Amino acid sequence: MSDSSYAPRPTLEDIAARAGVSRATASRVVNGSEGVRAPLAERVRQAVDELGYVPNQAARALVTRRKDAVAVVVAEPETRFFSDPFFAQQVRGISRELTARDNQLVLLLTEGADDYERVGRYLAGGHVDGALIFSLHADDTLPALAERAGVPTVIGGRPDWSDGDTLYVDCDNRGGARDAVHHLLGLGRRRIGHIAGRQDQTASVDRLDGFRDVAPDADPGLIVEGDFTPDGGARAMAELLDRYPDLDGVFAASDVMASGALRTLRQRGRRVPEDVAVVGFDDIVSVAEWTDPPLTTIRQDIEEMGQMMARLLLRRLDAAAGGGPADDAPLKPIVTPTQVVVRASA
Amino acid sequence: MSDSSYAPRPTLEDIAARAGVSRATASRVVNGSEGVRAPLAERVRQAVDELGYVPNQAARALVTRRKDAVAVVVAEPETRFFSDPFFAQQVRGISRELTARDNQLVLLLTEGADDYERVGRYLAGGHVDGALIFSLHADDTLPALAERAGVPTVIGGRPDWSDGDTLYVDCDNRGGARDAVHHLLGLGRRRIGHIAGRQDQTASVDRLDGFRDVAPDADPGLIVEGDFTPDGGARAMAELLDRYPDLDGVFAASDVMASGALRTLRQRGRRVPEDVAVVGFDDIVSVAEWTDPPLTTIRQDIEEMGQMMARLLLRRLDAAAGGGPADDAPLKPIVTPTQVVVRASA
DNA sequence: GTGAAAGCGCTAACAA
DNA sequence: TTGTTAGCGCTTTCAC
Repeated sequence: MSDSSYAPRPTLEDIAARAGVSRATASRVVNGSEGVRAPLAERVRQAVDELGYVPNQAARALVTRRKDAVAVVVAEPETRFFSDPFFAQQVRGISRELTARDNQLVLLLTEGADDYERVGRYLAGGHVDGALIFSLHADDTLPALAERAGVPTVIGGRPDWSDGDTLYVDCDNRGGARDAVHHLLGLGRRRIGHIAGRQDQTASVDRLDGFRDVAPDADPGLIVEGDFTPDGGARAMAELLDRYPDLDGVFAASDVMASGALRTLRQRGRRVPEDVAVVGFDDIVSVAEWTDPPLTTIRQDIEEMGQMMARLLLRRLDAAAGGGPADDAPLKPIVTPTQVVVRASA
Repeated sequence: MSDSSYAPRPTLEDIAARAGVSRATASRVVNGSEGVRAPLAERVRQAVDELGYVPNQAARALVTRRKDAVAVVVAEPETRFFSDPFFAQQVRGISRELTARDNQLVLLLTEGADDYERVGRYLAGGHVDGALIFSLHADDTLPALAERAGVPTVIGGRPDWSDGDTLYVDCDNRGGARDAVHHLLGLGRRRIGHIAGRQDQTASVDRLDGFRDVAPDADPGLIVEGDFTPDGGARAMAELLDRYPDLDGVFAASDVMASGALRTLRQRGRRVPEDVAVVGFDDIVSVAEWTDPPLTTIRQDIEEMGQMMARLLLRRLDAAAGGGPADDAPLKPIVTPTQVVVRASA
């Protein structure tokens, strides 16, 4: 890599000189403002091309206060995040949307509360216009921190507090869970267990609620808490089987846990779906299509949810900046629908 | 989220005023320069605390030309990236190192060559001090693009061209592959096949070379190309089995492909490892520990490799900035060792 | 050791 | 329509 880095980048001043106009005019052309006579504009554009001019973002940000950058903050006290493709998909959706609107994605990974101070400092430092926060656990202080830093925020997943102003995007966990159980019921299953997620995440709570909506008088013993890992799912399944030998259906709160459950079932010699039908949640394709048998599950469009988070935040920013492109839709949380995907396990 | 965003952030001027010093002195304290008398420094620090001052990065960058930010560019024409936890782990390593050195991680995802122009513009825009590039395929123009933008770069994985100046970090693919085959040989296996990766990636090429190093006169038919997906692995395995019914060992160029191979083996009623021993590559824990049986594989420390990429880049930047902290180690590509991890499949 | 002053490259009033 | 002129908030000589 040769040190072409030493060729000093041209400034607006340079291109103005070359085009024989003032810096202001050059700036107008570069920023696409109306009202520059065509021939002049053309000369400026040519100069830009010839010199390979690219605006210095720092200088621009200094005056406009717009950074055209959004932070994605991920609380990741556990390593779940890295075993679950969930996040990657969501980020991709976010990246898509941000890119389309010419915004940058700054990734802030935290490994624990120790890092929060750093994140707070960063957000307060005015590097970004807004933040997208994934706060996996109920007691998380990240959102509060962003608020304190005065950075507009959208949360991934329903937060556990209710506050009219908080913007978030989540899927219809409760409705999806209901569909899962209905599906099992429709298959004629009568003894249905639920492998729940840790109840410190609203998604887990909502899915459990959905289960209870449909099976209000299920034994409490039919509900076992997993931990969103395959192991957890496997253990929970074993417990369920020990307690209810006649179990004929299971709704697991995640595909990953369902994959663990499938494994236990196989080890115990239960056929799926003949003996026990299994429904997961998420539709993580790399998991659900690859279990044996492939998993029937509740699909949430993860990538789209990421996209929506970004879009919502950007709209919020536009609104704050006053106006922006036709403020039609209201600024409020988004809950996306889920969908039953039938494969072989139920 | 209340609009505390309207509270204007304090500037250096503000804290200088409050501390009763000049802006220059305040700046010195904030940046930890020597040579400010203790009592003054103390007053400044107090003002910083009281006002919650955080330096405006844009303003600072404008004069120092340091952005303290590094771009991570991922070429992702296929969606492999999202089914493979590989990347996430690498990013984590990068993030760790960057964070420790107070640098920011800007994520640039590309979905195809169309996006390259945007990335080029971004890099040239001087938003970042350097770039970490993951260029999965041989014909990728991303590295060239970064070079043109004059942005110091470190590549993830050995690039396919040789050029003394190019910095990269990779694991010892060839050596690891050799170890894999030796392990199989040590188990008494004599008919060993190789499920290779697409040969447009140097990692695949190197692993195949390693295989050939140890089994120089293996039938060409013993080498089948997969595509780094479970399906590809499954198909390749089927092909191998059809051609060589007496096959007793397989080295797959990735854990993900190995998992597919395992599936085929199970379907065909071959016991693993009794009938056919299988060795993977990568040691993606969420895959290797969860196959049935758990996978013996070649481990590369993915997270550490990410960390090394970041460290190498940062050192390169320091060097360019002249001096920096004790330039001991030379600036050259890094190849990390691999390690055999024995589980149950071989 | 500390302060005054000169910009970094850009945008946005305001004049012309 | 175009140019002139102030800064945005910070670092950094250069005097004192």
